[in-house]
Amino acid sequence: MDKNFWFLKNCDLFERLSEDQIAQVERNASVKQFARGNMVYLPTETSDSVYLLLNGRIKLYHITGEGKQALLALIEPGELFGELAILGGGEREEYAEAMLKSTILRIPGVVIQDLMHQHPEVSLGVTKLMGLRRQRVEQRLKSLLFRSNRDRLTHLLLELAEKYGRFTPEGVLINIKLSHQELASIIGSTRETVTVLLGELQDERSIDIQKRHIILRKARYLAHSIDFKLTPAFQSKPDQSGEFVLRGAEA
Amino acid sequence: MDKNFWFLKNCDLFERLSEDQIAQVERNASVKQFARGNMVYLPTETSDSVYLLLNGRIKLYHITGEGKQALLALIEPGELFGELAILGGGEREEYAEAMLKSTILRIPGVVIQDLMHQHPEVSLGVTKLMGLRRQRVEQRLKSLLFRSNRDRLTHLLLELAEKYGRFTPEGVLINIKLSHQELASIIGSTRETVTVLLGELQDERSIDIQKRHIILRKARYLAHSIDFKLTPAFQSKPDQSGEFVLRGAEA
DNA sequence: CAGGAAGTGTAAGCTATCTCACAGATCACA
DNA sequence: TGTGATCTGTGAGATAGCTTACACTTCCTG
Repeated sequence: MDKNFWFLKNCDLFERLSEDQIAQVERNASVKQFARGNMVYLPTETSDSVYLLLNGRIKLYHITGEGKQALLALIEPGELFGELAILGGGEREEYAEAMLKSTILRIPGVVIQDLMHQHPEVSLGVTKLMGLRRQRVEQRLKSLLFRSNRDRLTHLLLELAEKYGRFTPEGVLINIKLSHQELASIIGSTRETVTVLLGELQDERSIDIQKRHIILRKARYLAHSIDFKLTPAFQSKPDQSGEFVLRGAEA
Repeated sequence: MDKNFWFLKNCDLFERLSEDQIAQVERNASVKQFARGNMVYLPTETSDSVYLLLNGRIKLYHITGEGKQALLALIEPGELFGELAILGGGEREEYAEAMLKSTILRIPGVVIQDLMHQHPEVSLGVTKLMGLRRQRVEQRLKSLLFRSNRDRLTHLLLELAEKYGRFTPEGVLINIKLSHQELASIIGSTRETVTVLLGELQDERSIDIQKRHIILRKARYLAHSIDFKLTPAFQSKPDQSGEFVLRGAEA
């Protein structure tokens, strides 16, 4: 039981809980393993529990009428997903699939609800979580409306850089491998178009691709070109301390 | 002071508060008037208070790099907006403009935060609000990715029908006037394209336009054509009780 | 109730992007 | 370490939707 203990303490939402409360969560939660490619949940399933990703990587996506995959979010260790279950009652609205071998903590929604009643901090935490995610989705919406595929792709690369970026001498390395198909499914475009656009960006020396890893050579220039507000961390010179990690990430 | 009293009781979020708590909100809130076309807030303003629309109509929008307006939401009386201020600290991320002469209650974010601490119900309510809005935005995101302008427009008309629709003998009347330009700015298209598409839908007898009001003649058919889940209310025969209002709405 | 402002209808190019098709590169697992 | 599966690169042709341009209609306000 104590095995997950530190994971709960590690997650923003739970870190302030008392021992008792953590125990309460643990008692009701269960750990599960998923192999690469396995589904954690499907739409139409009733949504009664929340998941905390312990390790691995999960993708949330939607399938359109014509069978195309629309990627909604990538979940990294320590992140919560399926959290709409806290609101109770609905059905899941998307597919959750393990992109890597993943370990997941499943927490019944009611446990969180109880906690929220007992502990206002948790309530605030959940509200904040919902708010931030909403903000992110809204951001993405704006980045899609009226923008060319090129601009959407640029926007996406910058977002990825904020989540997965590491500074290197040549620029910001995006430390996650995504296929052109996956990139396309995030910006609502096609694989071929993404291939071409990445080629263009590379020709223009804005990015560099090595062993399927993308490096942004001119992050600030790209950000400027689409009016993207870079996080303060990016404002520093890109090549100062050799390799500075923006957020935890692994290939 | 008692003038707004019933408005607070009317709003989902506040209806369960005690007299004391309502008084606490009232003491700190202030009422403001805005003429049609006036701005309630702008991006870059610091976001320290939440607004409750008492009457009128507000639109929230974003301006893209090329100066196009991207409409994010329409706010109706009784709805809260600018609620990200509850999370504290950020800047507003969009424009809020009165579409009609509007009366607004301005509530400092800290007041809500205090309430959330005192009253778990409020916390849950706020969380639910955030969650629902997030769900709506996500819904919209899906409706944009990979879909033709025609399908996006159809999707939009159905959404509007759910919010502003009234059943009439001829079909579901969308009881709000929006210009083609405004419709376009919601689905990320152009005025001309919307004009043409509405014409097509009309030729196909799927919709009917009278005095700039849109009537969906085949709501279920349209919904089916784009795989849209209609709310249960729509499942009933459209022409039963003459005129049944789905939600409160005014032209 | 007049006159300007705002909204609508229509059409001719133009261009970004999608589709389809195929070849070569690279990966992942046996 | 081979080999089927997945990913990448590239091009030709089709097309949805944007741009531009203009005439007509309806609304709003003084």
